[in-house]
Amino acid sequence: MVSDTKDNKTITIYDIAKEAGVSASTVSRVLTNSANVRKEKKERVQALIDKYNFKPNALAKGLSDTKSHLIGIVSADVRNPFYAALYVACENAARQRGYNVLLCNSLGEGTREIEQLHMLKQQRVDAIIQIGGRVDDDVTDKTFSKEVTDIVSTIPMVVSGKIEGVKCYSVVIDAKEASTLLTQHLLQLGHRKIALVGGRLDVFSTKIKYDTYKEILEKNNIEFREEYIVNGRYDSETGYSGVKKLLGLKEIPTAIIAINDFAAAGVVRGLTELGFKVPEDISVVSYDNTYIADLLTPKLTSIDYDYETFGKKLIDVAIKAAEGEEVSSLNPITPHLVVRESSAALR
Amino acid sequence: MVSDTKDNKTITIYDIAKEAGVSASTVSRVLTNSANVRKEKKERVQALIDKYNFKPNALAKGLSDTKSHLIGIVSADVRNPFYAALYVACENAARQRGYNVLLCNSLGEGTREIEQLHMLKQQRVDAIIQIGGRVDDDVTDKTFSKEVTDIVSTIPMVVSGKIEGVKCYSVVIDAKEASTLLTQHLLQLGHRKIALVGGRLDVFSTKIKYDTYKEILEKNNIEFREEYIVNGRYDSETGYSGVKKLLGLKEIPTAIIAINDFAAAGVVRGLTELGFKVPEDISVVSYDNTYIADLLTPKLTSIDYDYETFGKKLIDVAIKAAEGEEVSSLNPITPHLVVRESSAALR
DNA sequence: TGAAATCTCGAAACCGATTTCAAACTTTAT
DNA sequence: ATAAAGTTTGAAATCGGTTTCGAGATTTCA
Repeated sequence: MVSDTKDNKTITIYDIAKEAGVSASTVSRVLTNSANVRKEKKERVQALIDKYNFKPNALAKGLSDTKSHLIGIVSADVRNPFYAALYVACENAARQRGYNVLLCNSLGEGTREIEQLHMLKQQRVDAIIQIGGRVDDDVTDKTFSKEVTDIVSTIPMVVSGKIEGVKCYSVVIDAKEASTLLTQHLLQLGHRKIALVGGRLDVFSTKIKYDTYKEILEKNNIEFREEYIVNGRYDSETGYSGVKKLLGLKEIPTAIIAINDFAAAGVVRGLTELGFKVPEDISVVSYDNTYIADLLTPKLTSIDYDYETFGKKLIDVAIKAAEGEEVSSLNPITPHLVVRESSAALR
Repeated sequence: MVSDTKDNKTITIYDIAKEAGVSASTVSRVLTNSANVRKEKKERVQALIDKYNFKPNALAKGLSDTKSHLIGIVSADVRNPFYAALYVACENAARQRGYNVLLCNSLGEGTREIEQLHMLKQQRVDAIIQIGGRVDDDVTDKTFSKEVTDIVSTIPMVVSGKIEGVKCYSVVIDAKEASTLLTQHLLQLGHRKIALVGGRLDVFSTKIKYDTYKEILEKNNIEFREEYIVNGRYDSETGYSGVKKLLGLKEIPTAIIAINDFAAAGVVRGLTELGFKVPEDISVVSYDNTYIADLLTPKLTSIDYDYETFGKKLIDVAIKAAEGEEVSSLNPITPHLVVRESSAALR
């Protein structure tokens, strides 16, 4: 019979101790396997632990050893499948190492993020992982970095990217390689008129993608055209309005690189509406390879990151930092090209 | 200058007390506003709290008042936008009421869910919300309900749906109304050959949707055709293979109700591949109105639930139960029809 | 003005674990 | 047999808050 209660009240280490005829210290020792306990007693205690399916109060444990065994994750928005994938990978990795995860969604708002960081501090999380920073300008960079610096002085923080003016652990995607894969893929298919849709240049990784694209064009003696760059947000609306703008040009592009699958969805929608077929008329590729890439018609050619590895690395750094271990140098996450239906050779 | 540390060590209520020249009890009283404190002292203490941006240790507080101010959420998979939307709504509602949220993804596996429930118990969460139950048969119903009953005897649990053999609070969607909205919508557009794709009849809400559909057909003297029902999972693959089956029939349907937006995406893909246009040739509608509905081309007509209200209700019940308040009778969540591009009048 | 009622506030106990310390008990070596 | 060394164990302190209790200060009212 599985039961963790006796007289309908949560049992403690003292209840176990009493029933086993030993002291609480001994029960604790059995629980944590931290010191020798005579075999006979050990078995007696263990039997009771099993009998009641006893699990020590995490609050008391945390208070005692000043560790919560909780890792805080501040994500921009788990409703975004990119963050969701990364979050789940982190959760899995954390759980495997005996940690739990406290998730907060900042929705890109700086004030909200600061609030949540304070909350995580109050919860005494052992480390914080930030995936996807703020995009709102509701707080100045200076205020923000000051607040975050303050938090970081107490709790180790690892970021998937960078925070301006704050030094903390950072695990990044190799954006240069990602951009190279996509651009080269299109070049190999014969495309020369390649447009970029979505993303802000003040976002670190976006800037790298943009620079790399430009660099590769130059290397291949292809003219860079300012009008093929349509910056914006990271949503489908940006893709939609962006592609409409591109199709108004004298020389319309034959391929489009969207900043993520959302933007790509908007691009596909815009093209379809105007009677263009993907990929027959125009190829569309994107970053992130979320499940959206697989859901759209045609399925999207996209850049994948192996989210499990990504999450594991974030958690690994976070736990190492939390436990005061040395954190070895951090290699960036390697992107992979997944070719599907949305890209084809130029006709 | 924002700073919560002094001598690089986390400060406590005692540090504040010492510096203010009062006892820890007084600081606590100011902190919780639980008793009178002479104005002069109160201000002195408050000034220090502000100065250091002091936040009381949640572990200590939780241990002391035997409440963690944490609500555990067991979700099937936040990567599914339906659960993600509901989760974010819950998080918002919880935060607004001073609670934090501990998220677990069961991935539909019973063993994993049981494990996570135990973990949540160990964390001493004040209540548990389950959104999206298990679909794997890795644990028998009997074992599962026994384990869950055991947990529920200690921690109040609210479920968005039902758990067989376990009595706990339950907030459900009005599936009958949802099915009615969709079926009537198609009937009004002139459709008489309506197919159902995806979903398992042993899932409570799916069964209701199925029954309601049948009922409405009967009421309208429309022949019910077994071959128009293609059960399966809740993913796009099911939609894809389902629609292929339907298109092999002598009399192909003119409208398809997908069990969710994923299945609908698969249906649209299948139709497009075979040269059918949506909605010109065949209308496609679905349940859940996740952002996928807005992303596909054409945009999907779908059933929305007002996730904010849904989440708020779940949290409201959870907190009431946690605080020992009476939980009033629970009205089901009212669904709404959102008409977009994927449904059109029969030609 | 003095007794009664009300406020204010600190000491101490408590929540439930871990950990240090030293006493008591075993085992080993001479 | 006895000293030395090693093991096992419980009492007590600790983590950082909240809460009860009662003493002392203040206010109210006759």
